[in-house]
Amino acid sequence: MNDTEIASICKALGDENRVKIIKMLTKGELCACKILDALAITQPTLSHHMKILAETGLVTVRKDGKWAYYAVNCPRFSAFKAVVAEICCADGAKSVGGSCSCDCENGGK
Amino acid sequence: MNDTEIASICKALGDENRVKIIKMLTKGELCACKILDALAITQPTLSHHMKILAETGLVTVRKDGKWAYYAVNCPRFSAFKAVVAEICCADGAKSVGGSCSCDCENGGK
DNA sequence: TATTCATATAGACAACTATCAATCTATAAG
DNA sequence: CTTATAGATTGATAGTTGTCTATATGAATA
Repeated sequence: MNDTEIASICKALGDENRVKIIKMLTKGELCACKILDALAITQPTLSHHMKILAETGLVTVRKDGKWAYYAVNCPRFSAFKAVVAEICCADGAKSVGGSCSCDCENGGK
Repeated sequence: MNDTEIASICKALGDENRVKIIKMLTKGELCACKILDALAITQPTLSHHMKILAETGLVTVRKDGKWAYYAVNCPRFSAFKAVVAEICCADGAKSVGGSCSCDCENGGK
């Protein structure tokens, strides 16, 4: 995954409503109407957000008659998680107050 | 970490140059001038990006004379990594083609 | 076929963002 | 004290984004 792709995914997650949506989908596939019920936005705005999430590959869409079911696209999201997991301070001692208790220097990367 | 905070962090990472910066810092603390050398942007633009990264708490600044040294703020970033790690498809079978091999349903969360 | 319902698209608008040139601040060097 | 250097701030601008209302599409139903 290149830097442009990483930035695109982060940008897609850089909106509070989209964060809420992804979190909801973590509990399982959901119909667009259910997502809409949980957010204080209009239907077209939700459609806009789902399009962004789908275009970046973070969610999948399954159409069933009139309904659209969305789910987290696990392979894609896992790849993103792997990238994020590699980011590290490289040296805990250099962080604020030297109080970092991470294990970055011990294989965190 | 609430949804607004998560979105802010993602937004901060939602720019290709800032992704590059964070990746560079993963190798260790760096002087602003070194970061500037590695990117095709002007000094004021870098300053702008570093401010965003610092304000969201993703990086720390250490001033030494004329120089400013930046580093990944590990505690903060670790908290973000933990949030991202919790996001999951909840059911691999429902993902595209049912070919998801994640272990979300087995404690991924 | 006509109607209803779920979702998508189009268009508009205000707010925000990445970028740059110009300038300021503060530290170091002469 | 003067000059040079690293970085921050200011102000401007073009492009992007989140949101809405209005409308279109497409599937189920009467």
